[in-house]
Amino acid sequence: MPKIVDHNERKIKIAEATWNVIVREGLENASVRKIASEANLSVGSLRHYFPSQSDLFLFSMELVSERVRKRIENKNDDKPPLELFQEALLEVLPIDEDRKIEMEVWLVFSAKTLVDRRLEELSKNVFIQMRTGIEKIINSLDSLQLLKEDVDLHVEAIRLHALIDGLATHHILHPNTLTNEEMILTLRYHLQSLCKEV
Amino acid sequence: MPKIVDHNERKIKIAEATWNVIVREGLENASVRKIASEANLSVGSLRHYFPSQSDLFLFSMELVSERVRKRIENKNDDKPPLELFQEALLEVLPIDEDRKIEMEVWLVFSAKTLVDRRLEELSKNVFIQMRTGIEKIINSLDSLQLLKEDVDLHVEAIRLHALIDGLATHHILHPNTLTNEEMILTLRYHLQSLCKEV
DNA sequence: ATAGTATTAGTACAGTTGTATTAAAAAGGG
DNA sequence: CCCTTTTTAATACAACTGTACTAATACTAT
Repeated sequence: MPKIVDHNERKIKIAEATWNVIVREGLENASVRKIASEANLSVGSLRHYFPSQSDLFLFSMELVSERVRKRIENKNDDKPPLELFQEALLEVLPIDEDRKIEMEVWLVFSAKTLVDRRLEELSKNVFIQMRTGIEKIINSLDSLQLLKEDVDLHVEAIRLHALIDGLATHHILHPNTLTNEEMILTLRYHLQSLCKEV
Repeated sequence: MPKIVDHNERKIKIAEATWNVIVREGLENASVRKIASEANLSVGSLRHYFPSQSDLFLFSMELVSERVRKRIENKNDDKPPLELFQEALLEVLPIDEDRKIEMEVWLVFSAKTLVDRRLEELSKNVFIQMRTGIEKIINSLDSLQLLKEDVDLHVEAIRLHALIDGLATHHILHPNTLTNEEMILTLRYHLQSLCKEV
């Protein structure tokens, strides 16, 4: 009967336009009008897919976490575990332009998290998922007896988690001072330092 | 002749009002009117001290770095070096309510850094100062022959720097999931892991 | 006291904001 | 073709934004 548009596909397109505006002009200038214009839509049309700006922002932030999650899931090769873990963790770092954009958007929304309950909820869930994943990696390394003897598994998970986000944030905010190479090198160095000598 | 007001003192008062508004309602709602009201001033009066909102934000962000810097400078006791370094680094973490507020404000402004040249400049300078300080600590530990043999001084500085900011950010964003105690414990654990066994 | 200036306050303005409302356009099924 | 419903577009509105301007106020030094 009527014109049919794939809602989810369209919403993703709008969310990507939101990313663009945020990266170019910042969250405080990401008005509904600018986003609609960036997506080549009218404001009324955009609001047909996102009833409110809050919905749009929530979906746009959520899209970042989905992209990252899918990327990690596609990494299930049959490589040696240490190498596989290393690659999975590297997926979370902003190692190329696409990932830098996503991380930058995530960073900006994370700040808003402090005064936005809906974004806070999402942020918390993703944080716990990430922590759980890192704990699994640490525990797996331990089960494989690859870790040094005197490590504290719980603290090591916290440390690795903080290190990854710290490196990512530093590279996003100061790409010239903390280069891509240093970021990757430091993560590898850290993982090596956890493991027994070869 | 005229009424005299200590400009710098007044500006600090206004900046602290800015912090309050940012923590309570977020940077996007930190309008000149709200900040003036929070500081019990009229908008016209506020603008007598800060000609533009940009000036106000820059000063307010700068005030955070000054507070942290002064705190570290006051730490020059005559304790054993490892302990002294540990305490200096703990000063950067949001270990109490005042420091949490400052770090939260810093975090929010850091995100704005990505689209604001003046804030970016400040952020870059503070980042480099922090990195330099951490390098000095690592190098001192090495000179005192406290470090393990196989450490890479450059990478260790990057790693410690990222770990500290990562821990701080995680505690600010997820205080219930990364507790104050875990944050401090993890930093101590890390420093121990760099040093020779006793 | 009074003159003069730093400081405050009030008002105004043009622009932007999110959202609501309403109607036109488009397209698939009969 | 035409009906039905999705999708688009346009307009309107009240609230808020940063900033400019003007005048009143408060206080100090002579």
